[in-house]
Amino acid sequence: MPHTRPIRTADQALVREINLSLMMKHLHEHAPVSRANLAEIIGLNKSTVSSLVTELTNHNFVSEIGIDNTGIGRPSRLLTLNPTAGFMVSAQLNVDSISVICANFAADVLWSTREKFKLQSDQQPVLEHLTSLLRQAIQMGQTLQPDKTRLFGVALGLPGLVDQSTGTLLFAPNLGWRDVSICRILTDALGQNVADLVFVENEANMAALGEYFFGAARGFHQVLYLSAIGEGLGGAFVNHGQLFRGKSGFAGEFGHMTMDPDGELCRCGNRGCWETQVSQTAIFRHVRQAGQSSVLDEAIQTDTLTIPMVVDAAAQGDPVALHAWEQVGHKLGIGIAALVNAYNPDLVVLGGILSLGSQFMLPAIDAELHQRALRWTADATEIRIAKHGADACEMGGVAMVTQSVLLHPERFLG
Amino acid sequence: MPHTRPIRTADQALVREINLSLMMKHLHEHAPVSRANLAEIIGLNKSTVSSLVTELTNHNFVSEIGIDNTGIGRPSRLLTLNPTAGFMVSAQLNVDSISVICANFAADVLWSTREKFKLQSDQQPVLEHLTSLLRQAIQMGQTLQPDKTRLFGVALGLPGLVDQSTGTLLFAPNLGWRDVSICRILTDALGQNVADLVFVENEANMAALGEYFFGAARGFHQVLYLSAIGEGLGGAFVNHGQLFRGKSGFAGEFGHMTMDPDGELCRCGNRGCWETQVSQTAIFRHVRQAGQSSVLDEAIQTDTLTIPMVVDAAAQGDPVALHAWEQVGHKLGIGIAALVNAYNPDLVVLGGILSLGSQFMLPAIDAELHQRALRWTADATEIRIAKHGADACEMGGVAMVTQSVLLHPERFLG
DNA sequence: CACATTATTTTGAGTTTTAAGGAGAGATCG
DNA sequence: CGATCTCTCCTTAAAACTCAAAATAATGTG
Repeated sequence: MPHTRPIRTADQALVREINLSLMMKHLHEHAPVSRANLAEIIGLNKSTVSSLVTELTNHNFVSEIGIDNTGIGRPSRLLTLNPTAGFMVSAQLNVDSISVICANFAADVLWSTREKFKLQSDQQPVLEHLTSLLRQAIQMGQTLQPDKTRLFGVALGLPGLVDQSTGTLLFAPNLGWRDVSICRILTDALGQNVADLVFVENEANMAALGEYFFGAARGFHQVLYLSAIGEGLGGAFVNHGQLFRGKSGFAGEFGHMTMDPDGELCRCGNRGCWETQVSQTAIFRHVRQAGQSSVLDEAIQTDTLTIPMVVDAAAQGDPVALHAWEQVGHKLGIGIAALVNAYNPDLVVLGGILSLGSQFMLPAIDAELHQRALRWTADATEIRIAKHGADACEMGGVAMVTQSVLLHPERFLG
Repeated sequence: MPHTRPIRTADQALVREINLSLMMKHLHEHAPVSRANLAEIIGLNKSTVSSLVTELTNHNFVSEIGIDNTGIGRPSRLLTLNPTAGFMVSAQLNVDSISVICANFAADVLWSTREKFKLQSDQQPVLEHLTSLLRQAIQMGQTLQPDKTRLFGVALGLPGLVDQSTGTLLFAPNLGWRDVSICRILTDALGQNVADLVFVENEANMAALGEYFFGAARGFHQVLYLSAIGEGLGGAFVNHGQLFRGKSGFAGEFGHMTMDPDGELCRCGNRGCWETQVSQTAIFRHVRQAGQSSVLDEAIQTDTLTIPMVVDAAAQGDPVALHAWEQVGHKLGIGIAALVNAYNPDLVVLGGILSLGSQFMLPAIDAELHQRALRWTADATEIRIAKHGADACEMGGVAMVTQSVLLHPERFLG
């Protein structure tokens, strides 16, 4: 009865894999660095480091970029991860656009595109457009980098619930899509050889990992990420560099916490969900209901209000805009306090719309956090603004693929 | 510059440790089982299994308990973890009592005691009483088990915030204690040789691990645990057998989520905290405010109301009691929905008072959960009643120590 | 130009898993 | 009742890996 065996037993191959991964992680973090230095930092024997470096160099993962002959003794040869070791493709599917980037192993963007489309009732053309762009991006990666390069992965961020066990997009309210076997569709379109390289993830999860890897959350280990996009509110938690996914990958759906049983009606049918209080819609509602003259009056009349306009108005001292941000800041702070008590993070990152108005919300957020969260959890928590804006999701995809290579370089040594 | 090296590099010793741990885990789970069977289940070579079994047997961890000669071929010799391989001491410090148990490696309770004390302003006598009982329990373990036994660990559950990085009880509201260096106190009292064997943890965390290991949550992998004790509400999350602790160990403090900005005043100074809605106090409040005749009237008058009385009354169909439980069930369900969206668990375990009245609350909980949580997360979530009652915390301590031995048997092979 | 110093490579030893073969112990069958 | 079968467990040799120490390389210093 030969059945799949999920248990990984330990043997010499595992030892090698772990140490290779340690080397990659430290090269990623400390490059440029010498072999001797690596040995000291990691704690491996110098001969072991030499052996591992040889293997990584042979496979083009690592290259010598110079010689450090400051000081006495034999000069050390400085090593770094080779940016052209491979490349990755990362995409985001939005309500009205597809953006795709191609990045090298140093996370430099080699190529990017953003194409608008009209949301049709039919998914087929959108998916074909997406896969066509992905193919194009892979092509670009292979063209722009030298011969020995390889595809490290393809990441896709989606505005909905992604079931990680089946690779299915279960529900994307803004797209109106349900039960799309997105992983299978991608591997069918891109070839079975990329099957193990496909990462499909909720966009908030992607963005959170991006902030951890390349952004505001570098060096933090329990990161709560919050991002308001349009009507919705997304979230994620990154624990020691690992996305916290829960049973199926749906964790981090904070938008429908009931904050007020008598609150506004939410599109989910309940009252007082958090996202009715802290989304773009909530900002606009506060501005409209101000009943006070404001520089935004004309935009309100013509229904052309945008978040950047409310940010600018607040920056100019417009009381209506300032009040709107402050109100949302309070509601945001109340929810953050609950989540901080629940997760005990060392960092809360505000992304999306929340990062735009953050300067006007932070005092209120901070006040509510310290009033409502336990003193010790609140004191252990820093609040920062996301570094990535509109490209947060794509950068998160790059982070996810990069992380997979750093964790499992052996998969690319064949 | 020799400094501590937090990175664990991989070598043959690690291989051995991992495989030893695999053996222990599977012996714990599948015993009694033969060597050949273990080899098949785990995926290790038969000779490797034999070698590991020899080592474990030599150190008294494993013993042969019989021969299975059903079927053809050479009969297999059945192995099991030796219950007398070692013992552990687990304690809970309560508001008015200390309970201490001593258990063997099979989690059988060898000895237990529960002593009441009057809470004094001075901690000193309480701590001395505690350490004295712990010493006594260790003594009992050594007396009751044969020569080759050893102390596997000492666990202590506390009703407050425990900072895991320093081993300090930062704040225990019901005890009125602050900043007690409990880990240092225990090792000072019990000897430096137990320093690595001491586990101090919040009581909800302990209890959650107990349910995962020995109780209602066996076999689940993302377990949300909720427990109401007195005025308070405690919680914890167990992810793949690992307690989710957050930055300092404070994660799981769900009691002060703001559920209603106009709600009851909480002892924390804010309004509408979840624990004002779902604790023992909330039940009593609903009973008192019923304004309807009830079998509980006399107890209400004499101020002798207890939770078991409200449970009994509900079981007899008393409408006031039933209504109280239902109201609390609804509030509980609203909060659980928020947490289920946040954590995407596969199981929610209700402990403490919540387990007592659960049968009267479950319909309401279920209704709110399915109304407010995302369909897919709600569908992925089961709700169960805790198996352990008053001894949940102690059993959790046993679980924590047992888990440490299963994960790191090599620490006891010296 | 010899020597000190530091970096890297080479060599051999020590572990550990694995694969293959053999011994042990009872059931089955002629 | 003995031969054979079948499965368990142990023994032995091979392969893989890290580690320690020695050898080699490359530079600065006196």
